Amino acid sequence: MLDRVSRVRRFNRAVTSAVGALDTSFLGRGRPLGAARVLNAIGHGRTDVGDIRDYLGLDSGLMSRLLRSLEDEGLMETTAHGDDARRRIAKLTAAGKREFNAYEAISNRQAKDFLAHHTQREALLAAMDLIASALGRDGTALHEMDPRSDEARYCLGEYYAELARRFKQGFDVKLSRDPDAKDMVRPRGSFIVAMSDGLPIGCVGLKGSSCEFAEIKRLWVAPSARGLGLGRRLMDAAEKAARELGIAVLRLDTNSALAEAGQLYRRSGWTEIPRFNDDPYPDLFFEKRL
Amino acid sequence: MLDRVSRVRRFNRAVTSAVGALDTSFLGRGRPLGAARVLNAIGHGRTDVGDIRDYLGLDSGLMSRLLRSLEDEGLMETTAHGDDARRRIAKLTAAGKREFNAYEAISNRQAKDFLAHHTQREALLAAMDLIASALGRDGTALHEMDPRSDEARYCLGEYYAELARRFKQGFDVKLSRDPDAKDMVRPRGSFIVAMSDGLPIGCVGLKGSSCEFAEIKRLWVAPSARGLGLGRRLMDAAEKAARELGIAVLRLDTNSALAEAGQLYRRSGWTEIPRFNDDPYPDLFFEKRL
DNA sequence: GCATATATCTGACTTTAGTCAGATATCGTC
DNA sequence: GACGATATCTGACTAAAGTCAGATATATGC
Repeated sequence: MLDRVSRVRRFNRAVTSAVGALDTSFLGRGRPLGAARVLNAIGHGRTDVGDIRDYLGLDSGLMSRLLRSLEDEGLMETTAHGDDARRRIAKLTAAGKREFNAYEAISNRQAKDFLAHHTQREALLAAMDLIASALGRDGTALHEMDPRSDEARYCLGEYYAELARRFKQGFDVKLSRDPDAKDMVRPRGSFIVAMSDGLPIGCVGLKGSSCEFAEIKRLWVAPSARGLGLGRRLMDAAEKAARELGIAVLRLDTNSALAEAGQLYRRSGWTEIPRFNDDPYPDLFFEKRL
Repeated sequence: MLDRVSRVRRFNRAVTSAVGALDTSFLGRGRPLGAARVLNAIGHGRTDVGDIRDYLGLDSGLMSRLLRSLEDEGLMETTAHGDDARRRIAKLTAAGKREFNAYEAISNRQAKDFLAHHTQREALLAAMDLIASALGRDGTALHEMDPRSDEARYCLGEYYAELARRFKQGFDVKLSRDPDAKDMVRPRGSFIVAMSDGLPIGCVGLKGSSCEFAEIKRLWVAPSARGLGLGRRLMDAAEKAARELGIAVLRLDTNSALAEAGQLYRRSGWTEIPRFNDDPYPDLFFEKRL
């Protein structure tokens, strides 16, 4: 009925008016939106004044005045940065924290009300994740993390669940060659998580070993973040880490049921090689010389 | 990893910054956003000044000044309303139409660029439809339409396609008792389409007949609009139309594969009755006395 | 015809956001 | 310690949005 462009524009219209309502709800506490945004940025852990300025895209003059108005209200204080006295650190006072919590409560209530009005909650949330990841693509950052961190374990859990869904015979980690966490931490290897505004949406592991090659393991991209080129970015980051660690040969194993993965490897300079391990799950093996 | 409320808020953040970018793109034509919004509202067919004011949520003084500024630019003219000379009708001049088209081109280009940057297009569009329908629920309007209109035929096509997917034996309209369009037009019956900002997202038919009962047919709600209570609204509208037409007994047939539909009927006062026709597809039959 | 309601317009005003030039203090480096 | 770079602040300004009290013209009901 509607062509694609019209559908995107219908979405834009729906969301524009919703965002307008969201903004005006923040006006209920008798403070202009600019000041409220600064207060919230500080409350969410941004303390460096320059960082807040960049994040909110404010002019330095305007920023300074907004900080002054929050200080006059007794909601925050600034102190000099320990290492560099030119930089200022913003910190909420007790009153500021109360006020920040009030804004948080408004946001949480709105989100809750929105969900409460719909019975199709999981579908709606999945759609929201998908769009948030697509819109936030430029903001997706890759972080080297410990594979035992909460973020990494969340990714691995999702990864195993997906393998279990996609392999005809299911998937049981215990039967697979599960890499030791230490092999995926520097200086032996690395583990990289893609974070999109607080949500982990992808990961990859670089497993160092005592033999002549290292392995790429656990490449996963959240369903809500596919089609954004994130798999390629993760692989590039893993290769970069491998080069930094002086690794010359990379190998990986995968399964032909994961067609996108195979395509990605072939398109980015990997060549198929014969089986090099006895893991029961993979049926495709690749190598890349750096 | 993130709880539901946090996921909704992540979506809100992603979308807020995207909408900001969308707004600033409209500034490129040297006109403040307010004036551009009014120009676009007129271009999209809103001619009544009061209507535009309500739609954009503007103060009457501000609205008046924005109209004046567009008039000074030679982009529009106002005339008195035929029936009520207090009301004013806004109309774009040739120059105004050109300017409106330029804004349309900006919006279309942005939508196209957005799609071009993603390979997962259908998933993304489905997510956008879902969210636009959810956000636009209050704006969803039910319209009585001819079952042969484009909107109705689109809905029926989607409905048949869904039956074909959900019935084990598939679905072929020709084998089913396809109601005559004339039986679903006043004064015999009615056909109602739910429109959400230009997109048909649901329908229901009321089929009058010469026997002692009328039938509810073709109740359909787009997958992107489920969980919003739209099925209930459509059924209520169909019952209202039936009462207006002096119909006392309603019947319908359905299939137990369509569990949501059966639930809806049971919860809204319908009682199961024995088979009353020889259509091969249904296996559940209901009646409701008005 | 007259009072009252309604739709729009005008003028005077405020608030918010944003811009820009320059002041002030501090940092890093030679 | 001088010098240029950097981070923040201050003052002076503008543009845009929004508010509010009337003015004007027209409609509606008695």
